[in-house]
Amino acid sequence: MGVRVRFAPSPSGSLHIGNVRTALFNWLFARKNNGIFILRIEDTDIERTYESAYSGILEDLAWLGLNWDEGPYKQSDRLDIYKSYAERFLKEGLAYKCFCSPEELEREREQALKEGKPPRYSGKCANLTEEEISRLESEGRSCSIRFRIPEDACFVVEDMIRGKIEFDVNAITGDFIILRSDGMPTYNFAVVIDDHLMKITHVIRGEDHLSNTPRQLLIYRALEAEPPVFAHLPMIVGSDHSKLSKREGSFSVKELREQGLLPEGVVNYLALLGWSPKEEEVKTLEELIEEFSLEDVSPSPSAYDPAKLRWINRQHILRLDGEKLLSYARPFLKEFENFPKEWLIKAILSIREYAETLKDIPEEIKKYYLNDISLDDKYREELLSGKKAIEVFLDLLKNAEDISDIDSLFKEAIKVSGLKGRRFYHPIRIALTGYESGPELVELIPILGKRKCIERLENSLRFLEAEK
RNA sequence: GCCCCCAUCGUCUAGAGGCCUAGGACACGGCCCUUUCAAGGCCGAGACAGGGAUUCGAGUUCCCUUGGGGGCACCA
Repeated sequence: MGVRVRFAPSPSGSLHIGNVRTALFNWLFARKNNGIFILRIEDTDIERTYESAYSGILEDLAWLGLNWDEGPYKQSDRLDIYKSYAERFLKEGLAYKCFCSPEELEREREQALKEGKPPRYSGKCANLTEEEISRLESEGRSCSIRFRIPEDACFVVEDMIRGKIEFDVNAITGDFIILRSDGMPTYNFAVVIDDHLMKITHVIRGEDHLSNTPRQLLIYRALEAEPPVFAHLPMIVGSDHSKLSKREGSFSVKELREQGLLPEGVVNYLALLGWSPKEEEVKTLEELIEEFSLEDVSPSPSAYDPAKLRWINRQHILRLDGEKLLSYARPFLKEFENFPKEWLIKAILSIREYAETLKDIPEEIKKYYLNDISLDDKYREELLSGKKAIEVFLDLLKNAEDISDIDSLFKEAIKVSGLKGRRFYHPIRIALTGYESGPELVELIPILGKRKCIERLENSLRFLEAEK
């Protein structure tokens, strides 16, 4: 049968970088194997579900280019299904009604923890008689449904990334709840029912789910279903190997987007966390699909490195064509709305190598082309030594019909002024931009425009006359 | 407390017993190039957590220690 995988986030906030990596690896695995990528929203915890998070997830995935083939399914639309399975388990004696109150359970749990014992359910309600059950029910006591853990349970998970993992019976907290008293299924139950019904072949998820697996295996057995292949991805941790903290930068897709990261950059960087290509690291989604393999994912946790993310991002900025780059940069170019598209593209291309993120683009454009320049006193000497160059070039520029051929204007100016090389170009650059570095002058001048160039050159001469 | 996972340069990683005096990338330092530069080129510094065992031979296999992480819910 063909590969079927799913990405199953809970809508409790914006997609986190760890979730995105999980989504990406599922997606890559599906695409690589001509499989189906399913999106399922696990919204069975009403208190933690936010409608805005739901649409946010869809937007984030779309932005990243991770398109899904089926879904989005919402677990909240499937409550009848879970309920009917829970009832079936009840009938088959695989589960039982539990009348313990949450408060009661919490007390027992804390007590056990305090005594250094594993906090497992006592099994108080495991063997209630019919009479006891109907008495409790007639009292109006609400109940949850617990899964009965068989004595002979054995837990072996064959993980694609970690190999064989054996679990102790202690890994199980005792009989666990599958249906809450409000009729909502719990995670461990709902995932298995859904994965089973949706014919999921490979469950690719974060390592934090590893210890849930034995419990889920038990449900598969109760269902008499073959479990899928598991692959537990390593966690993403902070740069000091601690938990990813909010302070360390931006961890939601939304924040990354707002910071001017390209979807190509984010996806490329994330693919490199836990997996690595043979040679070139900078890759497009297509290239990633080509080379990706789940078996090669490393089992050890990886640290999030914002510096490398930015470097990768820059590589993608360098690779895009002007048109595309402009469309990506648009949200950051609000102040440039009325500028002609052609000019913007030229300006962007001239400064792109200074931009690690899209956010840098407007900064750089303003820096070279828009802001009033104020010449720093530290350049006085250099400007003075190149005064001749500035004068000559200014003169030529004024008389030039066409400024598209800056090179020959330069050649002429070099001949006339007697200055050359750095001694010629550097003063002109400073006069024109106020900085020692920036885009190539031959590119910069036509973008700046003749009028503005003249203005700035004259301004620099005035600067020299003033004071001294 | 119990269970599980992980362990190569600062970071991401290559490495599936001899190819390793451990390779690459980011970051870092230096040099070169260049009409500027944050670009490019070259060079450099920088790691197999510790201890046993197996083996002719261990970064690579096994065990222990240590360290890090995850889980033990009517959260997912």
